[in-house]
Amino acid sequence: MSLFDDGSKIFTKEKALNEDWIPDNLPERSEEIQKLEMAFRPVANGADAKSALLIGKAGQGKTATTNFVLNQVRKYFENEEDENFTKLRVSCSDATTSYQVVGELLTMVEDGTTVRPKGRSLGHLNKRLFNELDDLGGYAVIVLDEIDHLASDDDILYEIPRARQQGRLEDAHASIVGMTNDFEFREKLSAKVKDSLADTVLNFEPYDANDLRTILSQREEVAFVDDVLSEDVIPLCAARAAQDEGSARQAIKILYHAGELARSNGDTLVTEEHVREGIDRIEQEYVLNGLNGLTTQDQATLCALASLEKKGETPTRTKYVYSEYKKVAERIDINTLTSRSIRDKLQNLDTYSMAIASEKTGGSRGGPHYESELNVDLDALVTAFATIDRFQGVSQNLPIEDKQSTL
DNA sequence: TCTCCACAGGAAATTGGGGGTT
DNA sequence: AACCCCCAATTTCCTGTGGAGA
Repeated sequence: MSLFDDGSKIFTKEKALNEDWIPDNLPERSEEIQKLEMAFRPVANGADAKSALLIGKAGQGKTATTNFVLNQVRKYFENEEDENFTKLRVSCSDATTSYQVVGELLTMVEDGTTVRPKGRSLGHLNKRLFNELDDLGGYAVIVLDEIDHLASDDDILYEIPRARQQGRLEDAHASIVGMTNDFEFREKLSAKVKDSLADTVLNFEPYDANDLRTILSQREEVAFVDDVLSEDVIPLCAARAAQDEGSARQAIKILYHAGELARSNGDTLVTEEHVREGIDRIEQEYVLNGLNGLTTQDQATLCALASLEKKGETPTRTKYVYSEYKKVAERIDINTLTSRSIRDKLQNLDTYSMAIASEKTGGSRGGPHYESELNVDLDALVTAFATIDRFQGVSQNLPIEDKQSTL
């Protein structure tokens, strides 16, 4: 038995459980696929494709739908000898301004020498980008993931779809497919962008448990050995994910982890027990990833909240979080920010789902205020904090005691 | 009822850093 | 070297809100 052949009888084609796997069909999203195809229909007549905006929470098939449709467009162009088809994908969580997005596009499109140009005006970069696209010719689709991160700086969302009309592109066509999980995103756009981008708007409703079961069964057929999943495994994965966010990605991940556990235990059947264990692992992993994605100041705020939670004082008002935060900041030796900043940090933690901030009104002095609490398991969080040097010693000894500074 | 507290959150300015072109 | 551009995080300043308490 070699390293890679463990003799397990669980998986046949494991990669069908990876995030980037594109199934042959998307049974629960045929409506959305049709709509998106409509947006690309003008391409066949040499006209601009309509730009599209895909709205839905994580794991609702936005990426899968896009890939699926774009693959078809690509195939179409493969039969049209003289036309190029280019797909450029940028994640706006990495490139959070128009300038950076254009820079990112340039690094993809110009010969490997350019790396995120800086020091030039946005206009200059736009010109370079349009020149490159013209050289490529044919059709360019620019896929912008997490497009809501651009929000206030949405210049390119206007420039690109209009480039052809404005004569900035002559030999090429270009359109945008934007994706966001922010349902209010459309309202945040400037008026001129709103109508050009909102040609086609697709709303992805969360999958329910039935949808998820269908999706999981589809993956099971490809990825697992026949009859290796005990009967309740798929329903359990589906139910769990449906109850949470209705995310197919999460459901598949749970299933995958369960399978891996069965394999590493040398079991021949994947059981409900494996699923439950898989869920725990994913939660721990989720907390750790979430924590690593935060800035140190965000982490300190979260740590303050954890301390209060340990004392059983949550949910709690922002001002108490702030005074706890000040203790944390002092312990780990970082700048102490103003309370205004901590208000923003708490909002951040809420949008990252690490904490929950709920609006309250009334209280001792009236007026609106927030009460915050953790949205992740305290023990998992403490474990995760232990991996960050700076928080060693602080997070292990929650709650933070008041300093006895009588030297 | 009226006032005022204590908070929320928008806007603008600041700080400090990264990096171009000529 | 001199001069330019971009950016994220934070602070400063400010306006708005609604019940508590007089």
